[in-house]
Amino acid sequence: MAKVSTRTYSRYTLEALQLLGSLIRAGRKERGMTAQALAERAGISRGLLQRIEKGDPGCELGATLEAASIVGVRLFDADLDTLSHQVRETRERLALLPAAIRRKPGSVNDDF
Amino acid sequence: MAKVSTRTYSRYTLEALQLLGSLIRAGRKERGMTAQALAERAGISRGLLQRIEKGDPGCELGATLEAASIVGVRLFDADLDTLSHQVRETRERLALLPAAIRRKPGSVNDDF
DNA sequence: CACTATTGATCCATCAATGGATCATTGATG
DNA sequence: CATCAATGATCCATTGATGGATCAATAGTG
Repeated sequence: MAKVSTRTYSRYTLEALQLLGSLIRAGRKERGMTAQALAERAGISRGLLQRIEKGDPGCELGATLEAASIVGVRLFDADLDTLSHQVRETRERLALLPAAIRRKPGSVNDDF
Repeated sequence: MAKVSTRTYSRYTLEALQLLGSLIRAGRKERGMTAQALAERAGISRGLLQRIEKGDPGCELGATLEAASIVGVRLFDADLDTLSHQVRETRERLALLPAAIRRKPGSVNDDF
């Protein structure tokens, strides 16, 4: 039987994937674009676009965001300028944080 | 010389990638998590996490979202319930759209 | 109602991403 | 200031994703 996918995803991740895919599909149709047309503009194959719109977790991040942006789906509800601004802000926030995280000696390995 | 990456990405996509990666890194550090620790919890390798935090477009969508959700970075500024709700709404919106898009006979192939 | 574009679903060869290891460097802490 | 964990950067084998083709079913359109 089909091997269970090697990786597991949280419910949140799966829902986000679903939403992103559905939004892309909706955006595409609202713009009267054919799957083939969007795939070409995004520089990917129609098959890959199918999987993206279906919410397949295994697709490339870049390809997915590219398709999304073409049909007007924004990751952070932000336009390009806002995005750039937030990138800068986050960088500044990062500069204030320690470059290396030191595990507290007392705290046992808290995995799982 | 290094072959130019096979795929091209819009400026918007690249910025979004940068922001997502930076947010993950910031979230991780603010929570005092080691790169190794986050990688393990996300079920990925440290190397992959490095590329994700760097904004590499070639990473898996699922792996990236998983890491993001662990450190509290939300794709659509929405919690799980809101996400599910939006999935349903988008599905309903999709139901109202034509199942197949018909290219208008007059409009020549408007690619490129 | 017929015609044909669009979509959905596979299959496979190829290419690229991932995991895991290693090494050098940085930086947090005592 | 010394120590050692954490990070950054490679390298390579393996695994898995992508592209491209094909076929069937669906659904616009005249």
